[in-house]
Amino acid sequence: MGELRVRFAPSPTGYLHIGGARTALFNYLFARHNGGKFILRIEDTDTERTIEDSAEKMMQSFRWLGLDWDEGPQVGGLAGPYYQSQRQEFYRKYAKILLDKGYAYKCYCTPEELEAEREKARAEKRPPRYSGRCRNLTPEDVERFESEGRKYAIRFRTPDSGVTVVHDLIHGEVAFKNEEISDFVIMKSDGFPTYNFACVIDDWLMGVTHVIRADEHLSNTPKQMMIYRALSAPMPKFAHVPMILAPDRSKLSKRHGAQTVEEFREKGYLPEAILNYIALLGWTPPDATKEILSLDEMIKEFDLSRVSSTPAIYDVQKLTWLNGQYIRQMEPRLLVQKYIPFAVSAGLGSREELLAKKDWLEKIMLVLRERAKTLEELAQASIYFFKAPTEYDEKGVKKFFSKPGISRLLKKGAQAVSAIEDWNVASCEEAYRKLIDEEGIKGGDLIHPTRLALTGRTVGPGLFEIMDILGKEETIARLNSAVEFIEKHGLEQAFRGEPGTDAAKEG
RNA sequence: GGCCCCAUGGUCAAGUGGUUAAGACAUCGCCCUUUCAAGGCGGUAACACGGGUUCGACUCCCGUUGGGGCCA
Repeated sequence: MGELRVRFAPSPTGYLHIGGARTALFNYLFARHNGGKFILRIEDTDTERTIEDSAEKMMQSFRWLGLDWDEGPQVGGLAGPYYQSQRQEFYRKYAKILLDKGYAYKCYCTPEELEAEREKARAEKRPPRYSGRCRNLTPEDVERFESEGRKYAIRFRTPDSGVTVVHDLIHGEVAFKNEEISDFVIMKSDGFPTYNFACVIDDWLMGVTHVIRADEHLSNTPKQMMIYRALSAPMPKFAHVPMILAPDRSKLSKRHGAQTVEEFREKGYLPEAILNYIALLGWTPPDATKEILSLDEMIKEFDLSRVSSTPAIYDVQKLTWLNGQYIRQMEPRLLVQKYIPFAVSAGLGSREELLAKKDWLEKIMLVLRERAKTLEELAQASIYFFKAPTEYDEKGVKKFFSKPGISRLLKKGAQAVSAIEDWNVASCEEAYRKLIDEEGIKGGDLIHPTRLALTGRTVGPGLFEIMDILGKEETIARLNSAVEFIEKHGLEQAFRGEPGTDAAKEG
């Protein structure tokens, strides 16, 4: 007794959603902060919507995020089973008790009849609710329906008057008039429980003390409270957290692009960045200006009283920025490990080959982590360290490879570095500065064309760091290839006649 | 349609009757600089609207509008 227990109970209908992940995170943080237990339960009662492997995929995402559960699938626990599909006996048992005690009754209405009733209500502009026609069936009625072979659903008999007040930890007191809640189904005619019923039975039997879930369930709560009361089960505390919306303020759905944890993972986002970001969607730490928080810090600071009641729109840009922050802070050793799978996908080698170059990769991480926001970007940005450029940036060629005398200058550059004995950042810079000085040109006049020659790009890390990582032999080879390229395409001549260029003025 | 929730810049968000209405992302400008980033400095930008309550409302109450959810 007294142990605090919370749960996250997803329906296995797809991947773990960013909204679901956040609800799970809040449950997790609440449990860890208070020394309670975090339970994972799979709500796979609706077999039509259940997608195979979905539960496993979700659990994979949880593990990847670093959210471990104390009880649930894969880890077990005394309150199992943790799949609703394996808990049918409980639902039947308690449905029968409610039936026997008169809190519930059998309803023989067919779906067609109910639909007709609803239509009629709609036409008369009345709220489409159940009329209660099976509420007081006589034994004769029952017998007749049974003999007709009708199946029955089980409905909960809701009070006709009074008010049910939800004491919500985030919203405060929310009152619902009982008369507005019609007799709802707890067991469908196919023998399966409805969400509201299964949820209560499970939470009760699993000893859940705090139900922390998304706002969309607030309206369901009075019904659930009625069931708790009928069963004389202890009432848990409720906390309804605001929903996460898509940028157009609508409910998050497939057409809104990346939004599952799995997708973010594939794009090179780090679990710590995702966790950090989603925590900030609806929760503010006591020091509102400190936005970068580790999971441990979040656990330490988490408090439901600082969870907002306003729905939030998630903003990939900020997540991306945060991800960049984490990448920059990460130890090169660790970053190499995270980077390797993405490098493999980018075709830079096998895992084994890359692992063998660990030290060299660490140097690359050091110069690239400043400018990458995702691991995927990091892999893309590193390509030219593995392969000499096969083509050069078009604008760069016009700007840097077409000036008269450029091939001579690059040759001089190759010459200058070939004399270096102790190859490192400083010695490369020294050799280049000396050449720049001798030529009486600006630093950029040599540096930019050289970067283009070495990487094929006009942007990237400092030139001398690139040279250092590439090594002497490769640097010279790439410089020579560029010269060849320039001569082969007659770049210096091609632009000579064009008005506006330096060459044209000279001629 | 009924009921419920929500409403501070483009986005996240602090605020709990008296503030020059924080901070972050994004955006713009400047600095730094071999490019790009990163970093530094600075700028633009908000209390949805209308009534109350109060000496005084972003803050409390009511309504309107807008958005979302549940019911089926």
